[in-house]
Order: sequence, then structure tokens, then C-alpha cells
Amino acid sequence: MEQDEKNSDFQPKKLARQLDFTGAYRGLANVALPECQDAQKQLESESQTQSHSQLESRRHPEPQIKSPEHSQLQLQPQPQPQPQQPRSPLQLQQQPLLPQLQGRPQLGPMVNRSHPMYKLSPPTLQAAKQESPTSRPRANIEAKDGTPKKKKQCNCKSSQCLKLYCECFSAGIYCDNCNCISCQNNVENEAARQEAVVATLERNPFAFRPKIACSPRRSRGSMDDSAVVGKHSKGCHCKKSGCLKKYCECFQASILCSENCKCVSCKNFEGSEERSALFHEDHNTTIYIQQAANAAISGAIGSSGYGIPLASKKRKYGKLFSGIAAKDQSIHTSPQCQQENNLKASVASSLLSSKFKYRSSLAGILQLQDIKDLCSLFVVLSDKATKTLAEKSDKLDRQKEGENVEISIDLSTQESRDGKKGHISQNAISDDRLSWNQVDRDGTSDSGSDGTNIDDGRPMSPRTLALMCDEPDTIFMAAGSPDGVAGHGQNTSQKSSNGHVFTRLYAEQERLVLTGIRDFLNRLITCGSIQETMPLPLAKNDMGSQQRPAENGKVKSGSETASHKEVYDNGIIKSPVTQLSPEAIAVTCCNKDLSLKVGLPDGNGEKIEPITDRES
DNA sequence: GAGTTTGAAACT
DNA sequence: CAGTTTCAAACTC
Repeated sequence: MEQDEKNSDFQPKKLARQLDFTGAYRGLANVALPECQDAQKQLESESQTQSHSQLESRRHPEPQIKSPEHSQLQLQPQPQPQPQQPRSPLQLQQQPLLPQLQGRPQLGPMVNRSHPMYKLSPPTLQAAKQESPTSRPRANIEAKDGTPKKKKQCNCKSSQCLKLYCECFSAGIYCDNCNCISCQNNVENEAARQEAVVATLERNPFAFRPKIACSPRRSRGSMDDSAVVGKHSKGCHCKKSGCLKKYCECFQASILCSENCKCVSCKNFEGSEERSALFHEDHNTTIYIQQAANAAISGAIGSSGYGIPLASKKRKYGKLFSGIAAKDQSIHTSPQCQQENNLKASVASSLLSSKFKYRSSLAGILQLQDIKDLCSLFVVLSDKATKTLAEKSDKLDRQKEGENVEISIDLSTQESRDGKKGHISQNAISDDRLSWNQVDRDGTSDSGSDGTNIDDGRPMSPRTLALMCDEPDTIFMAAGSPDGVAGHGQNTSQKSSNGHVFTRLYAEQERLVLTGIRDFLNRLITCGSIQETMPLPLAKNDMGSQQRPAENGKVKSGSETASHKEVYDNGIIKSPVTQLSPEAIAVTCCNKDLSLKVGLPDGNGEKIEPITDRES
């Protein structure tokens, strides 16, 4: 086998009828995959010091070249200047595609693909080209699973397939079953083809070089799984696509735009939400995300790109959201897709962070913990109310001592006694309402009054209790009715007067709770208003994490203000005080204020006594 | 499938 | 080197 391969490799040279793409194709060893980086460097250096034959002999032993398909390529009948045989589907499957290869760990093809390029005969050139992951991706179509399906056929009309416009030509392969007109990119027109190649190389010696060059690993600290290794050698110049469509060569190659790019309104940078949305798309969210991408591209929602603002201004938004329902199924079949499958992160998180979602002006202020704490506050307030009334009832109870309890009980006495009982049971009710996890906190012994199904005595689930939030009032209020509190067990005998007692207890609790809520909401509204009126960079804290392609080695930054920004984990912007507007400072303090005003735990987890006596 | 949009390549 | 034109792929309808 090895011998055969060698032979097959040497034969083309003997033909000596093809252009020596040494200059051009040597670069193919520069293929942009991390796995091959070392090999490439080695080959590159070797190629400058060793003869081609040396390289050949050295590379051949490499085990990676042993794939059956590849062997077949190498073993193509090498005869002779015969008309180019149409490639078999198997051969066509050798079409290189960066995304696919990136998805595959195998090293073989990448290393191997470089070697035939130093002296290429058409068939070998084809094979070599096919193996190159850096040849233009457009020349390929692949199945959803990343398996190359077939070579894409060009449709050239005017270029005769002898210009780089032609994907086949630019990929260094003959047209084969293409839909082109006046095609000269074939064996029959080899002379013309060679001329064209020469002309192309004269214009640009690197014309046939891979456009995607290796780059160091993804940037440090990247949280973006979809960051892709590689860099477009020339960079793209996209203006309208946001570099999120296949018009963009970078996007098409599944790489990030780089400092080489001169694109405008680029969204193809690490940390780009639009890009993440695209790459993390799920089957169920394809359309939505594509819409998001379209919207992002059109700038409808605001560009997080780092493009030239001027150009952005020039953009026409006449088609804003029009045609937004486009179903870009290509996203499923695109090369990127397979790669992204490996790079997927949470769609949800991506979407949550997406700009396309409504962002409350309270975002970053009102935290989940605040809500929890608020609930806790209600419990505290309920306790407070309970205690208050308990003291009251104790007094009354003492007054009652020695007295005989008559059937016609004094209303106030009964009220106080029942009130005391009521405290306990109602306290439990309050707890249950406020926290499903605290059902048994202090009212378990009195479950008949709060955790029991009124009808059959079965315990009610916390969820049911929660759903009954408003029901008990009715129940207790209806205590006067004969069956109003049938579930209250031993208290049934007192049911005729319970309503009044609970009403007072409720009134007290409600007063305290509502006061707390009011204060809390007031603070919330204030903070929200402040944040809303703040400058965007200050108000939005999610921009700080976005990293943009570097320009001249420097990381591009969308806004100057975002560059030195840090963000608290609660979403509040942390910046040097001197850079903060009073509003920003106010917002920074907002959470603390909220806690203070409503008695939420402070940052140290310490409960702050609620300020409930401050009335407006 | 026709028409439009887009951006690379080619050209001036 | 910048601006314009040409071209074909990508995209939309």
C-alpha cells in the first residue's frame, strides 16, 4: 500500500504537465486547524529546506494517510494526460471542509493533504484540493451529520470557470458535472486553464492559498463555546451581513472575524450574542434565532458589533423585520451546524442573555434572592403581627381569669382567646402561603387549620395551600356559617366567632405586610427609573463580557465606556467611582437600599429590621 | 425557479 | 490604494 502510494505520488510528477503550485499550494500546509498546527509548522520549515522528494518520502510513512478513501485518491490511475475522469462520489467526499474537520479529531487527512501540492497534476491536485480544509468552503456541500455529500457544482456563466469567481477553479479542481457555461476548467482546456492559473497567481501569488490560517487557541477566559480556531488570512469585508451569513467567508468557514477583517457591523466575534444565538440554535428555535440574527444584522435591536459606526449609519433599514420569518434551513445543513453541535452551550442561557429578549429596566436590580427575601419579610411581618396580637390577647386573657365562661361569651373575651389560637394557626397559614417549604414550620400541630383538606381532612399539598392564597379569607370570613370552618378540628365549637378574630388578625398582618411591600415597590420603582434613564453602557452590564476581534492586535471595543467595566454578580455595574454618574451610583446602591427599606438581608446575610413604621 | 442581495474578485 | 464593476453564491420570495 505504501509503495503504491509512493508510486502514485511520483507518477504525477513525471507528467510534468501541470503548473507547479509550489508557491501557491505550499500554503496549504498552513491549514488552519489546531491539530495540525505543529505538523504544519514542521512541514513549512521543512519545505523550505528540503527537496520535495524528501518531503514526500518523509510524509508518506505517516499513518494517518491510510484512510481507504485517501488511498484511493492516491492510487488514482495516473496515466497520462488523459481526459479527466469524473470523480466518483467517494472521491468527491474527499472535499475538504474546515468545519467538518474541526469536528473530527483525526489528524491524518490534514497532515497528508499537504504533500501532493508541491507538484500537482490535475488528478492529484484535485485530491489535494479536496483534502484541503482550507479550500473554499463554498465548493462543498455536506450532509447534516458533517459527512460530505457531494461537491458543489458551480454555475459560472461569464468567467469560463477560469477566475477565482469560480469555486471549482479557486479550489483548484476541475469542474465536474457543474452547471457552468463555456467552462474551460477542464482537461480539454488545460492550456487555457494553466494560463488562467498563471494570470491569477501573477495577480495574487497567494490566490490559491488557503484563506483560513491557523491561529492560537481561543482567547483566554472565553466563555463562548462556539469560539472557533482559525483566522481568515485576508479577512472579510462584509458590510451588511453582519458576518453572520454565508456571504461572509469567515462565517462560512466557521471562524471568528479577526483583526484582518475590515467588516462593518460585525457580529461574528467571540461573545457576540447574535452569533451565540445562531450557533446555539436548536431545532425548535431555528426560526426564532434566524430572525434574531436577521434583526441583529439589520441593526434593529442595536448592534453589539464593532463595525465602523459610519457604515452602520449608512445602513438602510427599510426591510427591518420584513421577511423576518424567513426560514433559513441552511442553518441546519451548513457546515457550521455540525461544528456547533460540538460547541453547543445552553440555548436557554444564550437566549436569556439575548438582546432580542425584553430586558426589564429592573434587570440587574431585582434579583431572585430579593424576592425570596421579600417572602421571608412577609413571614417576619406576620410574626410581628401575631406577637402584637398575642400580647393583646394575653392581657385580655388575664382579665378573664377567674371568670366563668358563659355560653353567651363576651365578644371581646372570646375574640382575644380565639385570637391567641388564631395567631398560631394563622401564623402557620402565613408561613405556608409565603413559603411552600415552611408548611410545617410552626403550625404543624395545628394542621387542621391550615394544612388539611377542609372536606375530607386529608393534608393539603403546599401547592394547594398556595393556590388557596385567597381562599382562607373567605373561609374564615364565612366562619359564621355553620360549615364554614369544618376543617378546623377542635376549634369548631368556636367557629361562630372566628371570623371576627381572624379579621382583626388579618388586618394587622395585612397592614404590616402591605406597608413593607409598598416600601419595597417604591424603592424598586425608583431604582428602575434611575436605571432606565441611565446611559446604555452603564445600564447594560452585559456588554462587558463581549470580546471583539482585535484591530491591529488590540481588542476591539464596542464602546469605550465598557472597556474598564466590571460587573457585580448581581448585575450592578462596578466602575471606578470617578466614572460613575450620580445615577449610576444610585443604582449601585439600589440593592442595598432595597434591603434596608424592606428589611431584606443585607449583603452579609444579616437580616435588617424592616422599617415598617415609616408611613407616607 | 426567478429575482435580489451580498461580498469577493477583477478592473480602472 | 481607493473606487467601481463584474461575478457568482447566498438568500428571499
